[in-house]
Amino acid sequence: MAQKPSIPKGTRDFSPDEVVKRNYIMDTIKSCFTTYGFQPIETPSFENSETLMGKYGEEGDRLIFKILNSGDYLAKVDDSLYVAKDSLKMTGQISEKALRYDLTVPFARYVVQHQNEITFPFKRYQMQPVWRADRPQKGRFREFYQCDADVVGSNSLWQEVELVQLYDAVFSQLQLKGTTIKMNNRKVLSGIAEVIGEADKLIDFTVALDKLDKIGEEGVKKELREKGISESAIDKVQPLFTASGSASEKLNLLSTLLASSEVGRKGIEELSFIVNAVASLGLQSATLEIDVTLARGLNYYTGAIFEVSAPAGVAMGSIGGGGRYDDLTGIFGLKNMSGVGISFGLDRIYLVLEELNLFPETASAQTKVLFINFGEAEAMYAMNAITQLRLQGISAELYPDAAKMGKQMSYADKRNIPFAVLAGESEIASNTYTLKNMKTGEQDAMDLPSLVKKVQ
RNA sequence: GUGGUUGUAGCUCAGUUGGUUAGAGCGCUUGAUUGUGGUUCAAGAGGUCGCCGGUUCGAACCCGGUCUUCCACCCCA
Repeated sequence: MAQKPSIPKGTRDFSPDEVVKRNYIMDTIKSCFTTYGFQPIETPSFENSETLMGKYGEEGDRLIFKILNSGDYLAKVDDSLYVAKDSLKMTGQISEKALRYDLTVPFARYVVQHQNEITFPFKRYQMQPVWRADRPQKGRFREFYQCDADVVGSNSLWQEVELVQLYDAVFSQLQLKGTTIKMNNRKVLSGIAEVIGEADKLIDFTVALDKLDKIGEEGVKKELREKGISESAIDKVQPLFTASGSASEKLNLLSTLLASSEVGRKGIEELSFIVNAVASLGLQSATLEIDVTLARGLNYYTGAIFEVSAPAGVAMGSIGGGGRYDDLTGIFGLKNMSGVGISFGLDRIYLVLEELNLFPETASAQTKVLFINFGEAEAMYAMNAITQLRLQGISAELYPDAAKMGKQMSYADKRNIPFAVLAGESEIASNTYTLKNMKTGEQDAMDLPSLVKKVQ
């Protein structure tokens, strides 16, 4: 065999079966988005580098795929940079465009650019691929889809409430029971950092705290010490390591801890509002949980932070995340525009549904009736019926060649086509069709109207 | 970006201390069955052992590099 072609690391081909299943997830999400009043937009696969660079932290910049300039891209490079082999500085001179890293920053760019055409509050959804120059592992790809719903231009906490409901609606409709929507608030985290006197180390503090379930209490403390956070500060956050119980118990704990912090109290107030509203509205299948260690997410979150984890027992990172960012469009020059949004990780949801065997049968159904080809005259007779079936919205096809019958039958079998129709000389003579049920093996001759009725 | 791991037929995988012609199951093709698939039986096709280089009389096997897979870290959906 000749050398096999291949695709880049971390990318995938999707075969018919997979595309059908992916469409099922996307259709479900899309219909929920629409039900909640979100409108679709799309943005380009690649943006100007300055739109993306610096928005995701230093780590993010490294993970952005840069697009090499066209033409003689080395001509513009400073000789000094070239000689020094300074890749970091040279990148800006040989690359002016980059592949989209997420959907939120392009959305912010979109809002600023189209601010005069948009009616606020603007609720948009967007389902498009994003790219990250990451090292792949399970559930982690270099090209993957995000499905985002964001509201921009409203400070109302009802948006957060609705987004929790939206998560619940999507996962319930996908029959994915037992998901946990973890919620925290950036203001609470700021409050904690403030109370322990480490306000300037907020990021280091939250990143370490976030790892609690992974590296344990001692691991977190160790990392805090390494980041230069004082022993007395660590003592003060001790209650957080063992926080458990109901949402109201956690809120009480936080109230005590953060009594002296104004921003902290504000965060608790927001969490309470959302928890109470969701509690009285009820959720179908998801659980809303306050997780004070939840700190993930990008640095621009300012209020609520969400993360959805798959049902217990499924080894998978988060399948969704989101939060409130008070000033995302500020970086593009539009001030005082608050946004809040959530994201669904399509590819990970797929893996979870696959693992739990939750794809419905219909997600793989396709052609319903295959007409066996016996020759030219018979094919014409079959095509008459096929045309009628298709007009009725029934997917039907003719085997294109007058191949051996066994081959045609096994084609129907392999493609899981539920009905085969045999129409040869004798059927033509009596103006009938022999319909065979591939599952039971039963077959009967009938006229066209009966056939249509039978396969509907 | 750091450390580790994986690669043999279309697929899932065997392959002994380095030794002559690299195997199995499933799948595929053909026939038993010229108007009947899924079961059965028989026969057959299919491999540059990821790629490049090195050690050796001799390499799927040992060594180096590279790509890929998966995993941990970092970070994240």
